[in-house]
Amino acid sequence: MRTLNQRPDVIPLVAEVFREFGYEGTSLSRITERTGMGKGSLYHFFPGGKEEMANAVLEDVGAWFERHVFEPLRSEPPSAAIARMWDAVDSYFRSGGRICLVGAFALDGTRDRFADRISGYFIQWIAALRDALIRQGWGPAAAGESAEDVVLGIQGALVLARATADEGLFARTIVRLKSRLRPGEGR
Amino acid sequence: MRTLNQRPDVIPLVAEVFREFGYEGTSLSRITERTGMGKGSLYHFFPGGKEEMANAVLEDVGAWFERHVFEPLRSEPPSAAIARMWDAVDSYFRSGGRICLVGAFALDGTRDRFADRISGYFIQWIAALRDALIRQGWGPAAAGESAEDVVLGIQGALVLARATADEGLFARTIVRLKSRLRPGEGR
DNA sequence: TTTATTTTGTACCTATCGGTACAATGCGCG
DNA sequence: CGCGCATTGTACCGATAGGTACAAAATAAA
Repeated sequence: MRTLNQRPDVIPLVAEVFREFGYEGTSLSRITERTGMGKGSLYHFFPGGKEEMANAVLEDVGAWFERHVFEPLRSEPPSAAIARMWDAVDSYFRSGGRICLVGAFALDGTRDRFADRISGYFIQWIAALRDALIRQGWGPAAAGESAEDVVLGIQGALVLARATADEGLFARTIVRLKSRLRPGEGR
Repeated sequence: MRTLNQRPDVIPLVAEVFREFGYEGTSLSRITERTGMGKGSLYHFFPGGKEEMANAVLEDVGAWFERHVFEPLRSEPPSAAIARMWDAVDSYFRSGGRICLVGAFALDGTRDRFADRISGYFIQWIAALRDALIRQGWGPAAAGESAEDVVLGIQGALVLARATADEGLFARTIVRLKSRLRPGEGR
């Protein structure tokens, strides 16, 4: 049996702290208490400190979406891939009970620190969805517009769901967004 | 001539700092340098410190929207009021170059501190827009859904615009959202 | 002009921030 | 076992966090 605390095991814990408090609101002490690891271990795995931790977390989130959402959208049959996307989104964001770390980082000064990863996440998502829609028979322009519309709708729903503590808002929004992607809708 | 630094004069300056760095990322020293006021003056106007400053800023934002958006939506002729809303939104958020403080505060731990003000802002906006749509002939259900859809779309557009640094995204989205509110669209 | 009040600058407080140093462990392996 | 490396806890660092104390200055009221 390997050591219990490998770098990959810690990343999700750290991610949850960043998600809850934002980049600036996340202190090293909060991370140690949440992960159960002392500074020694933390800096052993992440020599770059807080910034490297956040980077690792963003990379992890990006990899998860790449595997479960973006890649399927690009290579699987479009309608199956889109259905899969909705499932992934709903479970990942816990029906609106969990926010999007990337979106949250985008809104304050944190954005500048991780600009590439943050913009890459959204650009890839939109491009992949657009691709699936085109393969489904949509015109390129309408596909691009709708892909943007959907990704942005998800982010907006996460903001409002958390702002108003409305349990049903996210699910309601997903239903509405889904209906805008019905095959044959665009052109 | 009264003193130059009245409380109301300082609030917009402080607001810009919070907008840029988020609640946790905003330090007193950053506020003093941005406003040109020392801690003495700052704590004279805001005895409650940082938290009171943020509260005042949120109140100020809420009042602006109440006056320029919510109230007109409730009392003016609906189509004129909605047109006015789009103008206000576009100029307030500087075509996506400026984020929504309330939305940003909603995403991290800051939310809990100002929960009422944050949820109130969005709930009032949605209710006011819904009201205008109903007076425009929409069915209550469709009006509620579309009002939510539009407010959430604006927030999503702000997130994505800042995340991707796409200059045109916000304007593009506004056009799309506008078209969903065309009279006679709902029922 | 004298008085009372509002407004400011400066110095200072403790707590915590992110980060470092390093010695003491644990553990895999020959 | 005993060697070597990965892992960890502890103590510590300077800087800055938010906040307070209070006397000097500006202003308004008399």
